[in-house]
Amino acid sequence: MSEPKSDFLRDILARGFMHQCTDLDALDAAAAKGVVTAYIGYDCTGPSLHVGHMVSIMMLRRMQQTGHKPIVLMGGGTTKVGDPSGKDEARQLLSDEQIAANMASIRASFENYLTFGDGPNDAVMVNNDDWLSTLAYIPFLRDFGRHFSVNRMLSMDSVKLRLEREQPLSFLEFNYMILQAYDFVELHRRYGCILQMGGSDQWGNIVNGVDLGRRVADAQLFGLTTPLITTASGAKMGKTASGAVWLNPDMRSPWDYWQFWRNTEDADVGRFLRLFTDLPLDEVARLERLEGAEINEAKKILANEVTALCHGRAAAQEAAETARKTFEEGTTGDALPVTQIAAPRLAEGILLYEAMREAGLAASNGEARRLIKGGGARVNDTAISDEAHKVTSADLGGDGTVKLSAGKKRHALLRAV
RNA sequence: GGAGGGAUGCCUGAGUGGUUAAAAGGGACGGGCUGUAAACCCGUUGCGCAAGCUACGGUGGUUCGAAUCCACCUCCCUCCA
Repeated sequence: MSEPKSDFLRDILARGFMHQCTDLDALDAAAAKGVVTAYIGYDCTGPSLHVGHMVSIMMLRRMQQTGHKPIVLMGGGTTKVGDPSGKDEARQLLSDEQIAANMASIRASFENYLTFGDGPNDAVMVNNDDWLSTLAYIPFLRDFGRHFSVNRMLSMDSVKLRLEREQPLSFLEFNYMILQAYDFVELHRRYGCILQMGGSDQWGNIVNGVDLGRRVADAQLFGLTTPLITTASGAKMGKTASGAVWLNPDMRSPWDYWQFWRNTEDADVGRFLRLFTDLPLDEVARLERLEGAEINEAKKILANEVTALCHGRAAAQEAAETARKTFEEGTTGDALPVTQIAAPRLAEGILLYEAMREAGLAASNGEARRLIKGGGARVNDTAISDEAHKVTSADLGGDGTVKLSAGKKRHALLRAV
C-alpha cells in the first residue's frame, strides 16, 4: 500500500507491529474514517501474562492512543477447550476455579497499559465464557457449524501439524477454532468490533472469524497479526534462567524486570524501543544510532520506560537507581531483594552457601557451593572461594544489611532482625 | 483385532548386566575478555557437610549386582486388517 492515511496504521507499521493483514487498505480507510473497535484474546492458562504477550498488549495501547477502542477478551470459555495451535499435545484441562483465579490475576496487568471505562475509545474487558458457556449445542451447530468445512479445518496449520506428526487431536480441541471464530462474530454483534489482532500463530483462527462474519453477519471484518519477536541471536524472547519474564510484580520483581530489559542485546535496542515503549520515533532513531558503550544509555532508557509502563514510574526509578548504585558505584540500592535473618543466627555465623540459598541466589546448597568454588560468590563485593566461609554480624554494613552476590548481576541483601 | 518398535537427566540423544550420577550436543549458570551487549575461550550443571540417598515410563521378579534381563501395566510410534 502507499502511505497509510490513518494514524493507527502509520504508527504500527513504523513501529514494526505488522506481520499480516487481511485487507490493509480497507482497514486503513476504516481507521481514517472513524473509531475502530478491535480485540485481542488472551488465554487464562497461567496466573500472569509474560513478556511474550507484550507485543499484543502494546498493540492495544497504540490503538487506544491513536483514537480507537480496544477490547481485551479474556478466554474464560475457550481456555476450557484449549488452543491446539503450536502445541504437540493437548494441554492439561484446568478447573473452572483455576481459570477464574488466573483471570483475576491477569486482569490487573492490563490496567497499566490501557484506560478502561465507558467512553468512546475507552478499553473494555470481556469474558467469552459469558456467551460460550450458554450455547445450545444443536442450534449452534445449525447456525454456525454449517459454515465450517471440515476439509478446510483439516488443512489449517494448527490441525495439520498435529495430524502430520500423528499426534492425537481431541474433538474438544478441534472445536477451538470454531469458538474463536464465533467470538469475533459475537464481539461484532455486541460492540461493533471489526478487527481481531493476535500473534502470527493466530492467523488461521483469525481468518476463520473474518470468514464467519462475512457469512453469518454479512460484515466486513479484519484480521491483523503481529510478528513473533525473537532476539537478535535467534532465541525466543522472554526466556531466562528463572523461566518466563512475568508481568505480575509478585512473580517477578520490578528490579528483575528492569534488569531483563537493561540486558537487551545491542542489535535489539531500536526494535524493542519501537515496540515496547511510547517514545517518539525520532527519539528512538537517535538512541539507536548510539554506538559502543554509549548504547548503554539507550538500554537504560528502554528499561526505564518499559518498567514504568508495567510497574509504575516510581518502581522504575527505584530499579534504575539501585542498578546505578550496584553496577556503577558498587554499593547497594533499595530495590535489591531482602531476606530476613534472625540476628542471633547471624551473630553465630551462617555458612555462606546456606545464606545464598536462603536469599534465593541458589536453588540448593550444592549449587551455592559450586558457585563459591567456581569463584562466582561475593560477600559485600569481596569474592569468597572458601566453601566453609561464614557470614557473621561483622559483615553487616552501616545500613544493617549484608550484600551477597552470585555472579556480577544477581544480588541480594540479608537483614538481621 | 494382529505383528513389530519405543519411553533415559531442563531439552535432543547415546548406552547396555558391574569401571554409569549415566557419552555427546544444546540450554542454563559461573569465570575470563568487554559496555550489566554480542561473539569467543575456560569451568560447572541430581540431593546431602558427610556417610550416603534418590534417578533411566509404572509395578513386581531374576541376580551378589539391573537404566541394561523377565512378567504385567500405562502411554506413544510403525506396518497389516
